[in-house]
Amino acid sequence: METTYQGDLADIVRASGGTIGSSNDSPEAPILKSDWQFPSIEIEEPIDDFGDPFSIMGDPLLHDIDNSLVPVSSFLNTGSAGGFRGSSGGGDGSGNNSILDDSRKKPPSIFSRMQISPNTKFPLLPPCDSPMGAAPLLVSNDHRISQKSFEGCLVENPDVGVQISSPRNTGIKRRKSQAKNVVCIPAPAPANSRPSGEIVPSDLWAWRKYGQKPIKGSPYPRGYYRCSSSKGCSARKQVERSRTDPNMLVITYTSEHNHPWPTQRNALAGSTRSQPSKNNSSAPKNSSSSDHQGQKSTNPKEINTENVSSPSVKERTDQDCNKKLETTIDIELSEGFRQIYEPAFSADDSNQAEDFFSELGDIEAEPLDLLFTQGLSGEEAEEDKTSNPFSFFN
DNA sequence: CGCATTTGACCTGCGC
DNA sequence: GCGCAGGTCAAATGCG
Repeated sequence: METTYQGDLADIVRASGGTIGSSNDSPEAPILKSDWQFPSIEIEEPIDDFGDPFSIMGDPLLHDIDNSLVPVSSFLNTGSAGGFRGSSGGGDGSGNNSILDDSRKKPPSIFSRMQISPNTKFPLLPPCDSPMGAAPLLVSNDHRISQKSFEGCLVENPDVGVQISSPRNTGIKRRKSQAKNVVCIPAPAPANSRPSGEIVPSDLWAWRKYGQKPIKGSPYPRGYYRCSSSKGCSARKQVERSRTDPNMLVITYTSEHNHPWPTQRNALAGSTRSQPSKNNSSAPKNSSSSDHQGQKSTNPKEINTENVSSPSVKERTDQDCNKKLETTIDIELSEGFRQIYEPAFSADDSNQAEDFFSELGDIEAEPLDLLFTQGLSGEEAEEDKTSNPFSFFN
């Protein structure tokens, strides 16, 4: 009855990239350090540096920032550790059909519409030099973020400790008060799925799943992943489907990578492991777990809000909030994903980066290509790819 | 053989 | 202090 999307989650984890936690703390890999932070929609109490992350770059929400995008180089040279910071906040606020509809209207890559919510837990966010901080994401073009929209997201995802709706929640305490970056992205299109229906986007970080738990109130389990690119790397991410919109994935990043961005594809060894296996189709050893987590279904029809658990009060609140999402959170993450996939290369390493992305182009199924060129016409995409490995971010 | 996922058990933070 | 739920561990198992 219930459906789980373990494969999806596992795969999406690779797709979404641990990038967020960001990498490059390694002394040898200086890179992608940025003071840039995600725009704060936080209204309750601006928190120091997190209060107005965009202050250093003006207000992208109020301008056409085509011309105000912070050059990557600026990311590469500025301060804080952690390349991809702060995008957190609750994410799965997309349960709203309007968003889905809108996303259908607007083609670009599925990631182009990734929803990044400001972390309303900014108070809990560490300082700039701590694991999570500024998100190298840029809001671009004509996309606007309405405060209401963000509230919707935020309220909707209590699991990530984002709650600003109630005066009582003056900063929900999360376990260890650990800072988290939460991103909400659309689940990759079926085109990127395996025959089984699993989504197979790739990520440049290697993630190893170390746990999965059913989450109360959500029909979907949450997968726990840690970076396996380097032993001792504390970067972790949690991936779960939005309880209100199964088409959206909520990815929560914690900690950061303590090693350089993997520059060789073989550095990703293991990350490509998620090939269809008997495991995917075999019944769980334990029926009890399946009771909690349900079984994976490849039928998209089952990935439906109808399957969302019965509406608890909380969920109803979520849904109500979703209804407020009349204004689409329309964030273009073109630059954000540039950051995601281009964090470890300093300007001087551009060649390296280019090689790296060239290799990406070879990856079977071209998941990234598919992801990032979806919005381009065939020729455009092709041309872009050949001329500039990063061009598809534009 | 090495690395992955799965999954039950255990740990621990948090709310009451 | 207790119970719940989230988060992690680690053994079992599978795959290449």
